[in-house]
Amino acid sequence: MDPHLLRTFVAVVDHGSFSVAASALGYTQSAVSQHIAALETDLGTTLLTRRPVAPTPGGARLMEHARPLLLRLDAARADLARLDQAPAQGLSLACTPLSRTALLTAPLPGEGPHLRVLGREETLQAVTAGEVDLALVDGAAAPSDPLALADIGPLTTLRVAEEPLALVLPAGHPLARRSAVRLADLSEAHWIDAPDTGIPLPRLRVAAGSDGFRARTTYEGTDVLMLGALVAAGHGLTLLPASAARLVEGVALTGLSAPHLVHRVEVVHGRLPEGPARVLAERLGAGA
Amino acid sequence: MDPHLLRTFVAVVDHGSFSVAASALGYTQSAVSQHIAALETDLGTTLLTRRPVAPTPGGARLMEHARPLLLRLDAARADLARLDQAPAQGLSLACTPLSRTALLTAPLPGEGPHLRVLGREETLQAVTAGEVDLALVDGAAAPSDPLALADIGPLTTLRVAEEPLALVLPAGHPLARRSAVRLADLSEAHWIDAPDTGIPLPRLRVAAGSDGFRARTTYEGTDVLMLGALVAAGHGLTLLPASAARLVEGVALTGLSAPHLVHRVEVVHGRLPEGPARVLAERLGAGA
DNA sequence: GAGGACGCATCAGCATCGCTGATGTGCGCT
DNA sequence: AGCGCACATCAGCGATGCTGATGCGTCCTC
Repeated sequence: MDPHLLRTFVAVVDHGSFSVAASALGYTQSAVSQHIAALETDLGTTLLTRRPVAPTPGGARLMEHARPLLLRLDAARADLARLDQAPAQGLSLACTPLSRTALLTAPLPGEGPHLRVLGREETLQAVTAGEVDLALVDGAAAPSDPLALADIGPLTTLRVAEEPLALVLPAGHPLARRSAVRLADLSEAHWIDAPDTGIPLPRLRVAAGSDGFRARTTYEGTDVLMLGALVAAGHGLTLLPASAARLVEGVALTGLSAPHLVHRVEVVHGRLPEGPARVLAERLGAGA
Repeated sequence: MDPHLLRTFVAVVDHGSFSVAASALGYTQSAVSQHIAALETDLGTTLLTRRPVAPTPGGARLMEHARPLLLRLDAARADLARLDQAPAQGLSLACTPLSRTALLTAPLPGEGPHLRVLGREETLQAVTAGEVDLALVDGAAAPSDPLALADIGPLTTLRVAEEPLALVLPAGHPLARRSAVRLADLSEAHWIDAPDTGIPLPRLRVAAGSDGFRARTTYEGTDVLMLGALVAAGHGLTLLPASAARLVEGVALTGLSAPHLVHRVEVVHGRLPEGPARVLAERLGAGA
């Protein structure tokens, strides 16, 4: 399981093609084919169906391991690389769109803090690679349970805030009259897949223990109001933290009765340098 | 950062010698030397001091990444390997010594459950590799915070139980008269390093934000009463969950005032097959 | 239904890599 | 000061992994 082979495998799955993965990686198609063949004989399973190129069940399983593994490798590299460099001045942080509210409650210490809003994966990668001192990440979890974040490095997480989740429906939707809905009953509904703004659909599958929650519409972006507008226009349902959901116009809101899920924000950091970053981390964690 | 190079690096650090690491890995000393040289030029830092062979600061940092990375690689291998095999019948679980109590509260479902008591690392590895369905892991954490477990794979953790931590002192120790002690005041005390039975000392360093907590005595084993006997005999201090500490004879117990730490047990599992394993996981998690 | 085109598999050849065994070198111990 | 141990270096050889060319099966087109 050479990382090069894993990288090629991931590229092939992402691109859905040996040859375009090859050109993306700067290899020849022949090399990519040999990489995949090497992986398959090494692991003793076929990983991909050809024509169309798609992961087999075993390949899908490998994908779950491969990406975090590669992320972690890169993180280790980056961590070592910035050992020699002088520690950056000031405070830099990254956060996912829905963790924004938590940030408002704590004043930012230090001068000229630098803030980036990113998707979940990128946020974690940024803090692991040391590009930012702190990160705020949000997600759905059982009350007082930690978020299940991709494990890509030695990170510390601290609970910052929790609030109820709201199911966002188009105004006039039949379910809007109910005060609470069971998640499992919604597995066959039309969902909007907004992995970086709402709750990722795979997370719902795990929570409901169901195989449904297939996306009808996908939304790539970090704007909550845009996501709300998609719901209002009838493109599908989504889950949002109650405080954010209340800002959306033209939709109805409902609670979730089972399983009991809340929206949770956590602050994530690696080794914290003394200074504003540590101050902010303690302030955010203490407010919880 | 070829995994082979990382593996030899870890072996060299573990053995404190190029040549014995070489024979342990089945390489020649020359190959090991070249591996380390390759890693060092690749990362642009010296990783080891020679004579004596010990990790430099950079090397120590790399060690923090390397071991989880290799564990995760092995876990991915094992996960893929057991995809083809028939799912094992029955229920098998692993637990750390101090998580035993949590197990007593829930009857084991199914027939002929198989139980193993292991250290923390081995327990996690067992569940990641799919050798056992469930694992119970204990540790110290802030109240209602999750344990900071080594991240070696896609695992789900659920809180099972929390109880106070007790500082275990030899009877007649001057601190025994105090009702509570600050952890930071104990950084220079004599501690027993019992990573698999008590709380690992590195964990205390993190909790107290101190560089102390150096081991005077080390204890390798999983017997709590033996650890207690070492304390009673004056070999050093240790922290135990209150319920276990009360069973030790010839010692005095005291609370910890700051930071507020509790002993916590979590159930850890990967993909749960339907059946007794899932039943038990739900039973354990629900009792929390 | 036949022809063509596209895309993955296979093959031969060659450069490079990574191992071994031998030798060099520097530190520490006596 | 000298010896010896342990890591570094070197030459050489086998194995690895890449490229470019070719083969082959599938799907699309007419």
